[in-house]
Amino acid sequence: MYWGRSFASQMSGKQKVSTGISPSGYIHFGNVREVMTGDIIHKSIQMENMDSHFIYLCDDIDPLRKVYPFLPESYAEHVGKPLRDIPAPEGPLKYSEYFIQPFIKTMERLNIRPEVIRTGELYRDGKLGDIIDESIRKRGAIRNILEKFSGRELEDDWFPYNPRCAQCGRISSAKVTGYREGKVSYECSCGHKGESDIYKDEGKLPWRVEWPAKWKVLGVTVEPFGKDHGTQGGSYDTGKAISEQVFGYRAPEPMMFERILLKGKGAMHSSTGINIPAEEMLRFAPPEIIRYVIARVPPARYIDFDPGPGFLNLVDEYERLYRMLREGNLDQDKKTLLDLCNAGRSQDEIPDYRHLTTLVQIYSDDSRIGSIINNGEVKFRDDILKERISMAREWIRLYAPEESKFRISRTDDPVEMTPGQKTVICALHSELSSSVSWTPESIHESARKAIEKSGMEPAAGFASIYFAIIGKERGPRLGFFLSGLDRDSVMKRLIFLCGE
RNA sequence: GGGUCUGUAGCUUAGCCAGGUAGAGCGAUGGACUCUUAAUCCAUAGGCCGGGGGUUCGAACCCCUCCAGACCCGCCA
Repeated sequence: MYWGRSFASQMSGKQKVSTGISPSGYIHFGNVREVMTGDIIHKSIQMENMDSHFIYLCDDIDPLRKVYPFLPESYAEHVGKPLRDIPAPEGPLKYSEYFIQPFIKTMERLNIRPEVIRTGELYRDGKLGDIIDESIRKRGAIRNILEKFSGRELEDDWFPYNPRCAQCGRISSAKVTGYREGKVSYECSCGHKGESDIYKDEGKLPWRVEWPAKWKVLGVTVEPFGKDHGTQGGSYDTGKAISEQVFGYRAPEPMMFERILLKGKGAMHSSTGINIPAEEMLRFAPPEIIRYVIARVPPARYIDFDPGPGFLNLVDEYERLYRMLREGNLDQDKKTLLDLCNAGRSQDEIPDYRHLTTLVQIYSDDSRIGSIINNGEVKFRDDILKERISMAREWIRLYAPEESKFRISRTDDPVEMTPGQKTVICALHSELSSSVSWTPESIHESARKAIEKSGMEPAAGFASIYFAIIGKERGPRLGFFLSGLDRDSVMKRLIFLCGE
């Protein structure tokens, strides 16, 4: 059974799937797996005929941990302040919004539409107040769990609430000095003494307590998370114990997922620079392919993503499955997979990606490509065409391997050819001259005849033609390829080489 | 040092939870289509299921152990 369905089929009743992120920097493709895993589970639960609600938590009250490499030195003064309080690297938005808003748009284009909840607002609206109070009152029990499960000793003055200093704005640089009726008094390292109201966004729970607190307050029943949380003594372990033993709430069903590696480079990290930003993915990869990359692999396995040559194969593989789906030839598992990838895909025809990667290298003019590709029986919608052409261009520019790239030779570009090769070119010229139509089929037929007449091996004959047109031994399927070129200029090129 | 997850054909993988002859796609090779690339169809090859041990009539599957990769066992998320 498809992994999502098999996971979902073990559940019963109404479900709430939750996942989220701390918007501390540029969000990359690796982070997409998290929300995508949640989305697959959410949709799988619905396929099993259960109600499911999907939420995405943006932890915008988390403090800035350090001056990341992409930030100017001046951010040193903001370290320790909530991400929602500090300015973005550019523009009018706050730091957290600057990073999360484009990602929400990316999710929408991937047809992932969770309810987005800002954790800062949960605090601000007092939704977490009661459970903060409970955590403070039961801090002994929480402390025991943390020490027992993680094997570490907490400091004597450990307190399950980090006030935000009213003067310097930092979280976690203040020492708690007392608690009374929802007010936490503190003394900050900046010298300020004050009080935080736990029913406002004047502080936050430490992560290991905040996680189970959110489970209970929001009623979470399923949560996917990276394997770093899932280790023994890790935050899921302690969260589960705190949730069940302290808060009396059954911990959500966990789903651990591995990370995405970039082929030949290693794990994606925002800090190491080894990553593809989420928005950039959508500039070259169609949404259904992005979904396919993640959905096809069980979460526990890492994904070795190759944006280069392997990417085209992946697109081909996907389109093959898509055709089979339309013909009703897929088994149940593959059908489920495709349904999950296609969610939101237009019913309109979509042009072949590989085909476009060739056309965009011949023409710089998009409308020309449009008229060529709309020449056949199948017509494509303008906006789809435009988007896919742009994607193919981007792929060629950023990720195409050399063997997929070519440049059309000019009429008089010099080429050294053997007499045999020249014979093929001359024969091709005469075949094409006597042919009426300039279609892939007739061109291919002409090429076949020309090669036959020249007495050359087919493979070598085709190589000669590619050599003449693009200076390489291999190229796109010849008939289709030449048919996309201007007939006159092809003929001129052939005459030039033949007459030389 | 301790723990978790992963390891099945060249590549991507199904099967593992409930043990019973290892399946598929891509790629490769060969062939067909009055014939040749990134097209279609057919066929073939390719696996001591990471290694070893155990339980069992029988293990890819359960148990132990070793190897490899990733992550965790400080803080933070």
